[in-house]
Amino acid sequence: MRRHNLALVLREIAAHGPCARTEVAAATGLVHASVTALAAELIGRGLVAEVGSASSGGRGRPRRLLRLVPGRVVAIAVQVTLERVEVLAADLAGAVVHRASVPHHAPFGDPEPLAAVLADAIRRAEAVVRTRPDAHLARVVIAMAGPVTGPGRTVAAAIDFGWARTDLRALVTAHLPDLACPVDLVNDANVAALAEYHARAEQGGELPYAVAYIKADTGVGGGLVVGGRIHTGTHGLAGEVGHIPLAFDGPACPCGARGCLAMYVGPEPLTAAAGLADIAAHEGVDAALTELDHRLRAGDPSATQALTAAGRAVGAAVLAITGLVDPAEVILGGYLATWYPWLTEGIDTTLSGRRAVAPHLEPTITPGRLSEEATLRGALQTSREATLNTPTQIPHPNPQNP
Amino acid sequence: MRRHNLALVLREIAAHGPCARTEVAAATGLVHASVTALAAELIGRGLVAEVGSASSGGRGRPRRLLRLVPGRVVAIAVQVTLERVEVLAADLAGAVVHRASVPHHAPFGDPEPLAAVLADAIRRAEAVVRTRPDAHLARVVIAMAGPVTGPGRTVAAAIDFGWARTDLRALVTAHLPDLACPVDLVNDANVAALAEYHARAEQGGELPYAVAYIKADTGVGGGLVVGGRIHTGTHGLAGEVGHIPLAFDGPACPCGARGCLAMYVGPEPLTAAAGLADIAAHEGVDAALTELDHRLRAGDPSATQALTAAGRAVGAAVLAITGLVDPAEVILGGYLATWYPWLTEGIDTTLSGRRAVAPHLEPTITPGRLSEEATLRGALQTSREATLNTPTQIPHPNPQNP
DNA sequence: ATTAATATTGCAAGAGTTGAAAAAAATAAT
DNA sequence: ATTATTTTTTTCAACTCTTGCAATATTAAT
Repeated sequence: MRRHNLALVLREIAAHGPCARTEVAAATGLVHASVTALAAELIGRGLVAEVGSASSGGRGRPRRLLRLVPGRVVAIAVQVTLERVEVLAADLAGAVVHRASVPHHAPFGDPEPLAAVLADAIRRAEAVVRTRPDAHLARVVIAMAGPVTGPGRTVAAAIDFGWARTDLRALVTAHLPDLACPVDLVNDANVAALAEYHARAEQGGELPYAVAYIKADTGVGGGLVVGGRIHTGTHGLAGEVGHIPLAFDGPACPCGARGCLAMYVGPEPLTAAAGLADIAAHEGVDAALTELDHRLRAGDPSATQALTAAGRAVGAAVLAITGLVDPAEVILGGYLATWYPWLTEGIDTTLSGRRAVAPHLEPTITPGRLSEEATLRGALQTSREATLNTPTQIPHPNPQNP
Repeated sequence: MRRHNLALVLREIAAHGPCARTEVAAATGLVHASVTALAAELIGRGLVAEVGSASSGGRGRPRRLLRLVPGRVVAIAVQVTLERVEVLAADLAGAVVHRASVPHHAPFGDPEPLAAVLADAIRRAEAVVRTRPDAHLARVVIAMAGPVTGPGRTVAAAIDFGWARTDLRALVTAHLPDLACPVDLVNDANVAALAEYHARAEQGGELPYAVAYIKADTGVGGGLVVGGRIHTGTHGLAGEVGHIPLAFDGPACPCGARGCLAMYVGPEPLTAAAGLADIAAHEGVDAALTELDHRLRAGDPSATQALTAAGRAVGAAVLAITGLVDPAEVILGGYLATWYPWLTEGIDTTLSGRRAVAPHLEPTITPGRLSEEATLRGALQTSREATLNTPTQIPHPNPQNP
């Protein structure tokens, strides 16, 4: 149908920067005439604009380049951590419209105060977006630690916040009766995986069919991207690699099982293994992680040994991921990316046996490129994909000429 | 396009038995007129036929039911095991056209003799199909143990046969220059997973978004079905659950890693744990498995304890699968299905902790329903899906009226 | 200035879907 | 027995969207 082809052209323009109609036609398989008609509609909707001409080297009429109109479609991403609410509003090209970081002191077990903080942060971001002429707020995406389940994926079960089955979207939208756009709830590590996946695209080269992502910061999480889409699983648990068992007779984990990955690479076990349990107990686990960073860079043996042991656990997790999902790449995030040089020895130890038997079947393991931004960028990416696939949902900019 | 809607109507007729045009229109969202036109084309191609009328209770014109023409489109499935080649040819409704079981004595390391046996078996099945008037052979699907990789997924790496990177499809088709249909190579456990997935559909109820399958017989394998499709992974390794590590300091596995699931539930470790290592060494592992079955049914303590221990390993594998893939259901196959009653205690032991913390997030664990037939049926299912999605590739039955 | 090359647009034709109306086939009511 | 009613199927014209060709626009080279 027309909507399908409209989305096809829009995605092509969004993906391959400013490009001419001829290039779009070649890439999409559509005929020139169709691209002209579809591009005209996209221009009419204010999504796409011509941006000067550029000769293609030889003689002939120069191609008139099409690109997304900056600031036309904006999404708001909100990341909830234990201490702060991070907000990033950006357009489809990723240009930042608004950025904020709001500290919060949400009580354990009661989601309502945090919902109020979130609603307030969203309202401020929306106000900034509204000051821009012709800007259309397409979506609000809230990224949280913990599985997102339930019908419509609106329910968060966040152990760190003491919630069980909380319909966070309903709580937040109750504060925002005038908000016209959809509000999505997503898992933070899942969308971070998506962001890292797309960060590959900007480095050129083919996008792999499947990638896995493992991150550790305040907790251990991850995500699976298969065919460009997040695999959420039946209950939103997919990619929760923190609780895959590496030693089924290992130490008991709060999740109820034994020997989970989180018991080997999580912040508490890791700092304890490096001999920093005292600091963690008295000054908090963040302070212990900072100290661990110092000691690693100073070459402290117990610190590097702790990271090598963690690397062995990561290697075992990679083996489990390989057997089940078989991704082309496993991307490490959080402090697993920061401390990647100290992890490689342990990872290689675990994987060496398998690599010797089947060297070409193992995924490449790389540290992530996006660090702190991964989650917010990934949340924006989910909105971006929804928008590019449904361009007809963007209203015409000038109401007198629909 | 037309092809898309044609496939839509055909899939609907195939899925929901004999049904009237009105029902197809309601189920697909198409208009009555379109269904009439599309059904006419399918009837013209000989894929669909009217099968009498049936009053719908009240007054009014009775609906004329449409159904697939039996025997019109046939696929050949071939399963390769260490001792035999099993062949099953059936139409789109699953009606068996031909069945054969050919013993072989393929030498270790040389795929060519087995390729000759396969080609011969395929040629015989094709001859049977050709005797049927109007029957069209759509596809040959060869199911093998071991990962299927390479461009076009034609390369088998079967440890049991001593092959590494063998383009089995090329070897087989070289013997069959006159074969007009495509030949696919698939992993046996992957397609068995697909078959078990579709066996759920016939029992009524919604098909789940994701299911995982674990089977053990001569080896330990599995498959993942996500959104109705087999997830093969980047190298065809996905679902190779036999080599996910359950204890990263456990016993060394031939795959190069340590503590793999296969080291706990594979036939050799399992019979050894039951005290049957002598029988396995002298009479073969199959004899040991038969003896284990007798002892289980007789209530032998060391046998039941071995199964309980294997159940604990299966439970750990389920935890890994839950964290990574989060299926709605984990289906057990091979002797894991046969001996399911003896496994439950061990499975429940491993999962009890997690179930106590998050009871609604765990997959249901069930024994498979298809036993021996799963792989052949699943191979046919892959062909069936390809055919239903591309009905225009079936030629018209009467050449004088195209 | 003319020619060649390349990019975009306009237009008629064609394929396909849609919605309404008509036809077909059975049952219920008169 | 005939008529009305209901349900399913088919026919038909209108409409949408893509396609392929021809025309136009724009620049470099001759």
